[in-house]
Parts: sequence; structure tokens; C-alpha cells
Amino acid sequence: MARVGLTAERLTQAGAELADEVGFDQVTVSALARRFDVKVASLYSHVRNSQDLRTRIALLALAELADRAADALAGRSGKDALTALANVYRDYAREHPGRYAAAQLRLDPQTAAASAGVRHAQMTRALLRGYDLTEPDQTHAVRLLGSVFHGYVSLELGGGFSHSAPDTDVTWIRVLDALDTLLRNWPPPPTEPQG
Amino acid sequence: MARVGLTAERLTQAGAELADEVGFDQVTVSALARRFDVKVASLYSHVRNSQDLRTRIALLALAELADRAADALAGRSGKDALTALANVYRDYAREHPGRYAAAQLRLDPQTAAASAGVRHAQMTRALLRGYDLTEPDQTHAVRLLGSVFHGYVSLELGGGFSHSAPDTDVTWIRVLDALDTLLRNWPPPPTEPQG
DNA sequence: GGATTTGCCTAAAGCTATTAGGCAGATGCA
DNA sequence: TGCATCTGCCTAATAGCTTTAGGCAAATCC
Repeated sequence: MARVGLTAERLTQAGAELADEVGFDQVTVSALARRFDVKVASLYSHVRNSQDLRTRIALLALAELADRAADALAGRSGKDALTALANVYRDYAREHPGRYAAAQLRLDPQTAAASAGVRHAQMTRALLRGYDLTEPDQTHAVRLLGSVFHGYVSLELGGGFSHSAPDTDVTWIRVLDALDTLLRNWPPPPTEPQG
Repeated sequence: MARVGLTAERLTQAGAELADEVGFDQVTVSALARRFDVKVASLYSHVRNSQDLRTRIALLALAELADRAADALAGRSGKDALTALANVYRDYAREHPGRYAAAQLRLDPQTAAASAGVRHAQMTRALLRGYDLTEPDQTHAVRLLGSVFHGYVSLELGGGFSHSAPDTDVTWIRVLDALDTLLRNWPPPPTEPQG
């Protein structure tokens, strides 16, 4: 029988494409085998199991996203960098919804630590160097930015904003404006605990 | 054979509990049947199919969440209301991770329009009346708050913040501080488009 | 208490995941 | 070039989840 030339890489790549077409949760070993016109069992020589396949797709997405982010940040700072990084996430999610969903897959700690996920945090930190934040406020800001980017993108993608009036593109611009303002005027910690 | 007294409501309720225990994506008709010690086919008299079951769980979660939010907002305004609403989402997600995941299920437009999802948007709008925002800025702010709440909660729940130093409780307080500041000093639209 | 309704059951087919073992095409070495 | 080995894809089989069709008995309604 003709050998198709399966490898873990090709399977991962095709899995990512499949995810973008039908959704990450519809990525199945069977569907992938169908796509290569090959029997299901054949995939198990290249990929440990279904979970392994999903993890590989997630790692691919994280790496692609980190590469795009690094490109976008090169030579930019301040609000320019903020906007560029934010748009990387949003554009990637819209171009590759399945991969974006994959990037949210919960990874076990070791895998996560070895993934491109750490680069994302580093880049957000690098971006914040353009603002005047010291630890621990910088970490708070990293988390805020991550929350806004991920939250906005996933709500927008999920149709959460689709029914209402102002264009989401406009909101996006205004949200980035607001974040920039906020980062330039980061409120100091409350001196008095409330109570 | 003894009748167990299955109803769509009981199945939905048990499905929600199951979701919190094993994850929303592990909620299966079979697992639910097992939990009632009943054959799988029996569930199909009460629930159209697996998708229907999931949708019911999602609607339950949205309604519970909206009820909690309404309670929390009663009698509060300004930052007090902001904090209360934000904590409703965060606490619910931590107490009921499976239901919180269910609440993110993408619903078809009609179902979404008839769901408690609309109450959430209304309550966020109500909260913003304590700040001095007019349309369309109010809508932008609604979307920003939704993004931050959802983004923070889902990243925190997914372990995205777990490896780093400052306590996520502290970050959460500072993020709410920052949002309050931002809403009280919402930047005006840029007069000049960039380019 | 008999008729009807309703609830859970058995049976069956189809899809996905995963493992074990086989055969043939590719590769390595003389 | 020819043989041995290795590797890649295959068949076969098991098990779980989903869904539909049709049956029997318990509850319900006069």
C-alpha cells in the first residue's frame, strides 16, 4: 500500500487546519485519518493518542502566536507596541479560531513551562517597560492585559458582542486607548484597607 | 421496573453538578444515566439529545449567575457595585467551574436572546450608571468590563496565573481599583484619526 | 378496575478511541 | 543487485458514547 508519509508534524499541521475549519473540539483522530485517506490506527504510530494530538496543536498555536507577537513588537514601544500586540492576538483568533481555541488548552505544568506560553508573558512584560510600572504592579498589569486581550477576543469570537450597535472595531480601539491611559496613570495601592 | 422520576429539570441539575465535578466537556448522556442508575436510552424521553442537555445546563448557569449578580448589585453603586458584580463572576467560576464553562457555550441567536444572558448586559449597564458615561462610551465600557471579568476568571481558572509570585487575590483587587479609576476618567475619543 | 398514558427498558446501528499483530514497501549493507 | 531488517500502514477486535425504534409495565384517569 502506498505510504503517505505521515509524521507527527504533518499531523499536527493538518490538525490545526482542521481545527480552524470545524472547531478545535471537533478535531478527532478519525477525522484526521480521513483527511489523509488513511486508516485510523495508522495515526497511532506518530501520535500517542487523541490528547497528545491536541496538545501538539496547542503548542503549535502558542508558538505561531508568539512568533507573530515578537515580529509585531520589534521596534515598537509604548502605545504603538500595546496596539500591535493586542492586534496580533485578535487577528490570529479571527484568522485561526480553531488554533486560538487550541492555545487555551490546559497544559500540564511541565508542558506549559516548555511551551511558547512563557514567551507570551515575557513579551507582555517587555511591552510594559514602556510604561512606568515597578513590581508588583507590573505583574498586575501583565495579568490585566492578558485578561482583556483574551476576554475580548473570546467574547467577540463567541458572538457575545454581535447583537449590539457600535462596531466592535471601534470598541477595540477605544479599549486600547483606555488601557494605554490606565497604564500611564496606574493607580497606587490603597493605603488603607477598607472595612 | 421502578420509576426514578426523571425530568428535564432534574437531568439539567444533575448535569450541572456533574459538570462541576468532571468538567463541562465530560458531561455525557451516558455518565448522567449512570448517575441515575438508569439506561442511557431513558434520558432521551426528557432531553432531545446531547446538545440539548448541554444547552439546558448553559441556560441554568446563566440564570444562576444572573440571579447572584442581581442580588449583589441590589443597593450598591459605584465602585462598591463594580466589586460586587466582579466577585459574583469570579466566585461562581471558582465554586462551579463546570457551570461557568457551560455559561460560555455558544448559543444560537434565538436561544441566546431568550436566555439570562441579556440580564447580564443590562446589569453591567446599570452598574455603569454610577459612572459618568454616555453612549457609545457606555457600550465600550460594558464590553471592556465583560472582557476583563471573563478573561481574568478564565485565565485564573485555567491556571494561567498560577506560577507567578503575587497572589491572584491581590491582583484582582488592584485590577478592580484600576477599572474603577479608568471608568471615572474615561478617555475621550481621539479627535484626530492616526495615519 | 379497566383503558390509556407515560416512563424506563431492550435491541441495534453508527461513530470515535485505542491496542495487538501482520504484511509489504523502504532502507541498509554487502 | 540482492538479502535482511526496519518501518509504515493495514486488518481485526474491544470498548465507550449517541441516537432511534419498538416493547412492557407502572402510574393515572375515569
